[in-house]
Amino acid sequence: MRYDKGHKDETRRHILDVASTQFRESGIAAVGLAGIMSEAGLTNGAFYTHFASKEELVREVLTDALTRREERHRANLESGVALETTIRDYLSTRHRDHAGKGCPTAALVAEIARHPKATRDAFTGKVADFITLMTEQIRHGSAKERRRKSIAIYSTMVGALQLARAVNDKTLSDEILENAVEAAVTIANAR
Amino acid sequence: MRYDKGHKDETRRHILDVASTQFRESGIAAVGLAGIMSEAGLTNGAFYTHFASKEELVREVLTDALTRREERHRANLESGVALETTIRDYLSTRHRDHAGKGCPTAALVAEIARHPKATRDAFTGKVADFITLMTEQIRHGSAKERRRKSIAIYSTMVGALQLARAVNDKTLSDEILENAVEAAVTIANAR
DNA sequence: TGTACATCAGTGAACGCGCGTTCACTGATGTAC
DNA sequence: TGTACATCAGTGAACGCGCGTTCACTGATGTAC
Repeated sequence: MRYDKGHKDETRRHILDVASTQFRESGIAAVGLAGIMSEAGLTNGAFYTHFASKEELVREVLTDALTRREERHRANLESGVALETTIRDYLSTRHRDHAGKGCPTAALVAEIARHPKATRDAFTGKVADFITLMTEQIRHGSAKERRRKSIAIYSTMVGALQLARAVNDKTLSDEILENAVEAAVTIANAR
Repeated sequence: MRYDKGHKDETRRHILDVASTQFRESGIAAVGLAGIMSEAGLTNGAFYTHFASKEELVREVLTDALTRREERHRANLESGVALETTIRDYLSTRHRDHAGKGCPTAALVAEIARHPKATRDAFTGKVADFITLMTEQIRHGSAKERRRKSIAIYSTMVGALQLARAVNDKTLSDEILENAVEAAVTIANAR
């Protein structure tokens, strides 16, 4: 068969989405291309008409997923959503229990640290953007102080979400989320 | 040859140490048993005279590495080392640049979240211990407030160390560490 | 209008490779008689 | 004292398997003449 105009772009987009979810759920190393392609409804070989290698897919998935989160965050900022709301959404049981659709940083940061330069470069740019964006959402303090708060809040969110996911005890997991929310919100609102 | 009494225990200990370093450096999924055994100076097959499976090794490595860190932490507490010193050591460039000998939580937390129950159980117990230990090092506030601070500091340390490792820009990486230190120390000392 | 060829997203079998795991074997020493 | 057997940490080749990647091929449509 011959395909519609734009069909290839749609397929590529679909592979990206499937891979993005699987990577965040299971980790990059644990996910195989065959599993991604079969869930995308395609066969093995078609992968290489869209991507040059698994590593290129990883880079594109990261850039894409982080860009989407950044855009959402920017939209929140522009429509006046408080940083407190962002923190509460991030450190929610819902986010903890749905890693596949959640923050790529929390799911993959340790693995990214071990990937090639090009992949880490893409990630680094997005982290810098996030910190800058969050700095703009902080109301009190000098520019330097606001940036410090932004970094502290971001670190707390990423660390707490991962701990809450790894811990095998619902009470402790919930407690980690709740206490991290309070600490992060306190930093966000401190004068 | 016949081996000395205690020889087998030493060998087992050696395999654990090699695996522990490799896991923290490269991640659990990315490390193979053949690589561990050859670096330990043994051949493939000897692995199964010491461990029943890779997963059992993972569990033992985690328990062992976390217990060692816990003991060090407890010794610091008993000899009156301030929490501030622990925070500064944890969020140091030295710790960032030597993951193989560093905190297993920061290196492996996301991967642990995807491992079987027995492995997660072992991890959960240690996290609970850590939080309790750190709570004892905090001077001001009610028991509840001190526990909240402990969780916030722990989350910040784990998140910031991982971000500092993943980011591919020395300036940003150093900045993350420095700002996270200041935020964590502020929480530790807050009244 | 009909025919020959080009295009190209996708197929599916095969490649070499390293994985975790198994197992028959080794060989130095200890023990029994 | 000498001999036969037991012990056991470790060897090293082999197992099946799934990995990332390659490639000859398909088949529906577009284009050229």
